[in-house]
Amino acid sequence: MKDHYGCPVKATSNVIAGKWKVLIVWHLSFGMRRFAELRGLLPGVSEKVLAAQLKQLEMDGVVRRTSTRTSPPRVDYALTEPGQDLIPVMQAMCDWASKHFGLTPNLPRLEQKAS
Amino acid sequence: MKDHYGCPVKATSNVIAGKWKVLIVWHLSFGMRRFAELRGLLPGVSEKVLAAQLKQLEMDGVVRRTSTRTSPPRVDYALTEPGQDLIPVMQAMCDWASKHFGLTPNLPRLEQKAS
DNA sequence: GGAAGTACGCACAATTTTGTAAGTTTCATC
DNA sequence: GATGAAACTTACAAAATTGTGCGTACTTCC
Repeated sequence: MKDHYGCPVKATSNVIAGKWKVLIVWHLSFGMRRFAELRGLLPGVSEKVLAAQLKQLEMDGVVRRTSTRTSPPRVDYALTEPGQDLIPVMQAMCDWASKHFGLTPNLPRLEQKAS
Repeated sequence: MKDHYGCPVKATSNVIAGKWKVLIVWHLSFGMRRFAELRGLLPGVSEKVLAAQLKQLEMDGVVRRTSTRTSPPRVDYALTEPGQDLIPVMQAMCDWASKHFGLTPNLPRLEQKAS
């Protein structure tokens, strides 16, 4: 794990620090997604960076990777238990932004749970 | 503001993304601090980076800078209203880290409010 | 047999962030 | 008049992050 200076807040923020990580976790909070689906949901990610961020999230125990060795290979990403526990954190961040910036999600609501 | 891709969670995470920002906000949640005090509380920050992060937090409306033109000049930093509203967000992050990593703050608790 | 799709990996470039070491300004004291 | 403290700036360097363009393995479809 990286430097958190003994601060749990910093430790958590390290896990979701990264240009695409909160967006990935956000999208996965609605259910499992394939690699190509995530790429489609995130306008502008390169495949390399997406793969890297997913691997880091997996290392940090937030997402689970499941690969199926079929005709065209298929890999699914889903939130783990700890990953789902990040939803309240994101909810708090969401509330703050909507109060302070008036930003309302144009993506599906956070209220729903992953299937 | 930076790219938040229309996602309020990302918008909030942008505000506190930065090597020292959550630590700064954390420390300020206990009351106003002078520049030199913050530098002392954050082991390893350079003055340049500390000044830069404080300026960005000020731009984002999270901290307020008050300078007093006295013999040696004195500058105080404190959380604004939006800054105080970040405390529940940090609390959620704190809870997540303590559940997932078993990390308990060695810094003063979050429960207290800024004076 | 060739094209195509999926989920990457790799070398390298560009960008962003952070760090280091020195000024600078404004008084106030010695 | 030199010295010193506080809170920065500025020029430059190093490090970390992100992006670009290709290569690859496997298998099905044409």
